Amino acid sequence: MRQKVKEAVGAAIETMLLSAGGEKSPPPAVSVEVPPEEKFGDFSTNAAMVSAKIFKKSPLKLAEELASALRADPLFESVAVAPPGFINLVVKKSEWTDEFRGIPDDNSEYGKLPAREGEKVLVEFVSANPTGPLHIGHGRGAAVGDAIARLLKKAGYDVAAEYYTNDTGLQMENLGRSTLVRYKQRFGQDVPFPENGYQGEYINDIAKRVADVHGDKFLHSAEADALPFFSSFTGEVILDDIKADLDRFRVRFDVWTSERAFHASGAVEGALNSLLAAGMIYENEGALWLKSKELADDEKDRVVKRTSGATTYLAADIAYHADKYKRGFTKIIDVWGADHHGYVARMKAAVKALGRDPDSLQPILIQIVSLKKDGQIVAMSTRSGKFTTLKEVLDEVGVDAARFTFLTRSHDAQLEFDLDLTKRQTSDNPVYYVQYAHARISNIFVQHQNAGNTSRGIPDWTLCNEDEVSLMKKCLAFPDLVEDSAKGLAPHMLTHYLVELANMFHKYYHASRVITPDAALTATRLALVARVRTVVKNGLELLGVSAPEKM
RNA sequence: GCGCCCGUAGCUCAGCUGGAUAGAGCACCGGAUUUCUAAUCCGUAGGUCGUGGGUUCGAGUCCCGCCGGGCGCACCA
Repeated sequence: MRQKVKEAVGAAIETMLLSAGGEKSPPPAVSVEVPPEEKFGDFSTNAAMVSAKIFKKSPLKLAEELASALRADPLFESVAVAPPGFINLVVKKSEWTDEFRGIPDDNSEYGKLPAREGEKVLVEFVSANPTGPLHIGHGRGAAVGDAIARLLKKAGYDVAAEYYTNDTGLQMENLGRSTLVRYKQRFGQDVPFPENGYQGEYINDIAKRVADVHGDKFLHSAEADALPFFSSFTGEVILDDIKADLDRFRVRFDVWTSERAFHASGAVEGALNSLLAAGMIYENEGALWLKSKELADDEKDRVVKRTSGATTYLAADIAYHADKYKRGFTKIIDVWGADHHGYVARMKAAVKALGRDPDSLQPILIQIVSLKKDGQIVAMSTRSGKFTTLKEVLDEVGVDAARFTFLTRSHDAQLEFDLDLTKRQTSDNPVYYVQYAHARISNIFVQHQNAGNTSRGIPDWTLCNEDEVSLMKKCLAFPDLVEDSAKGLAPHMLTHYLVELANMFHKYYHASRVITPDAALTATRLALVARVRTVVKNGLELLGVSAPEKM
């Protein structure tokens, strides 16, 4: 509906431009939005205010002229002008009910926007190093990344979700050494634990598995011989756990990429060489540097190959992003932890060096999650083994509550996750509020069937009262929410919308009975709530939250 | 010291790319169910949008200074 109104307003402006004698400036950025209060109408537009300069008229006068043009449009019931120049539009009730009828009773496709030709989006997220279990911060990134991928798909983009594994390098060595030492300690050897080793209990478990399968086979071999096995074995075990956690969290990836593979295939060397040839990388003091300062106004140039000859993490990431573009993606979204924000400039520089538009790379920084437990903030660090794992959180509060909570906040606001509250809150948590709306509607149909009805009857939309039309309007905004939250990469907008919709429904449920003695009225209301349920269900689906029939 | 994010009700947070009288949940207090699930609904109360300037028809939103909190500033990842 918003789209229809937009077109009507756009057409009115265009007509005025023509009659005013000309294609002057391009049409300004006119916005059509749902006003803050119902008394201002269904939609309002700032058209007159933003184009007052072009027409060289006062906003109020221009608004009057546009309004009289819009009054001729059969779409509108009424058109009003309010100072300082808003045009408030009320759409005919029959237009609303006609469009509302078009929402399927029960169809997961509703809200899907037309496919966008030539747009291929890659969303890379989580991408946690396989050095330890996922913690709550990863959980937030997972929920947000997954919801963004779902939203973009719904908004018509061709989307792939991807996880990049840093399965090589110093940290992996460090990880392998940690397991190796634990392994030796199991056999009674007095070996000191590495200073920067991973101290988590899970390392012990993995050491035990090695001992169970291989006995003391590695006890006397040199560290250099044993380490590769311990590194890759530990990494694999942990990655399997990560995959299991993500699966339980309803996060799916289309592709798993491996840093090691980029090294093995020569892609890293290849990328460096071509950038060297292009003059984007230079040598200094025995190392290779990316001109990130010049390319993206980074604080300084960044090393991609050390004097030791070893490449840096950035080098692999350059090769990785070159690969992303080669695979035909036109938009690349990287979901990172906020502690990586210093990485944005150099990555943009890398993209530019590769000859791509830096704006096509869009890093999303997920702010810190602080966990509150027993009224206290819990500090977290993977290496020290002190953290609350995603698994623990899911065990306590459940997948639905965890996902919903993560998706209630904007990704760039810090989030305090109060474990006790979220757990205890089972009756008041917004997630249950929304789910309850779905369950309530479902139960209405159970009741209707229990009464011996086999058909829902034929709705008569002229019977709808004001509350019902309001509910319809809210439902019909769903595609707009898909569009807006996809465009803004902001799933929390959808979350808040669902709470509002659930609120409207609960109010309606309390005020009006759906099943009544009047057959036509019942049929109409059944048709209404069936569509409300479709929207709630589809909305929750985009957040990755279940829509139960019963609660 | 430099850079990024944040500062909105007692608490946790929305406020959609500048729009009309700043919202929701929790907590507190008071009410509502003979009828489709009370995990619900209705009502009261709660604010100098950290602070001081600036930009314009109009600022919680944009710009600058300051205060406070978080995160970064590697030939680590």
